[in-house]
Amino acid sequence: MAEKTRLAELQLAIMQVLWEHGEATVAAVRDELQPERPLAYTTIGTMLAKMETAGYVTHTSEGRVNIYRPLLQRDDVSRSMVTDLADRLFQGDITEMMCQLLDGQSVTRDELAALKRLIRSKEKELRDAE
Amino acid sequence: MAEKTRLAELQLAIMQVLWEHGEATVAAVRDELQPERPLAYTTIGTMLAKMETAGYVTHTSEGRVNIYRPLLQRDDVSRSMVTDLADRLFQGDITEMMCQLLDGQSVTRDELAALKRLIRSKEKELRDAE
DNA sequence: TGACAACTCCTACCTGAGTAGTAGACACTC
DNA sequence: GAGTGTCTACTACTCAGGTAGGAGTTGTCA
Repeated sequence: MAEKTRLAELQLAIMQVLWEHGEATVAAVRDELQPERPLAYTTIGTMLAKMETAGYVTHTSEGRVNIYRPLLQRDDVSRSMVTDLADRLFQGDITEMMCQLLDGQSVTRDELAALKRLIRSKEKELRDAE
Repeated sequence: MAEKTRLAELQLAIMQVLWEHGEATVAAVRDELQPERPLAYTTIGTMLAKMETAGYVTHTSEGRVNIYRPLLQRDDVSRSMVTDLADRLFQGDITEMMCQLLDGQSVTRDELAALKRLIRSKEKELRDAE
């Protein structure tokens, strides 16, 4: 079931770290976020606790240190957030959304090539499906 | 200047109505949102007032009725929200984002065709630009 | 063995989004 | 002209996200 998990700014940043490393302590998350977001140690800790309550992460205690692990799948989250935005912005019209993406910034030749490949494989998928 | 205007749920819904009609009264917005979101008259009014403070909309008084008009451009908002999400989710890698979009739901043959056309025109743009 | 650093846990506060009630101003109608 | 409905303006409240301080615990090391 396509449950809509829409993560907030900081929560997403924290999840990225967790996805990247598989697991992390508060200190590790803080270090990873460091140059961009100079946050207090306790801020990360509080946020992680809230996220645990929300069911986004879980933790085990290793000695007196908490080790956090993600409970959400990276793919699920990004898919859900992307389609959610497409729904709200373009009533689900993904072509419109792509348009916006391509217009948004300068696209490189390589990116366009990658996209063509992507579309071709999708077409094949469609053909094979029937 | 790519100012990031990230509209919240209800605000976006209200803006959609305003963009659709060019302008609208509180009652009109409420009616438009009606089946989906059964909100009190005052809720819409309050929200519009807040959005006016934030500079998203403006209003003129027609008799004793307020008529609201959008100050933000639909394209600007969607572009900014889409690229913002791409940044936060995929570090700006739009190919990744497209992947997610295409995987997210079943894509029709027509949509794929439209996308190919879109890419082709982008390629042409690139060629012409140099 | 006492100071210090690293941790967790609890509490608190601010802000913005969302929701709606109440009061007061009009206008219409019977 | 009293009742009814519509509308704005003001106020208030809840909830989530974000931010951090302080208390208390414990491992380390000079």
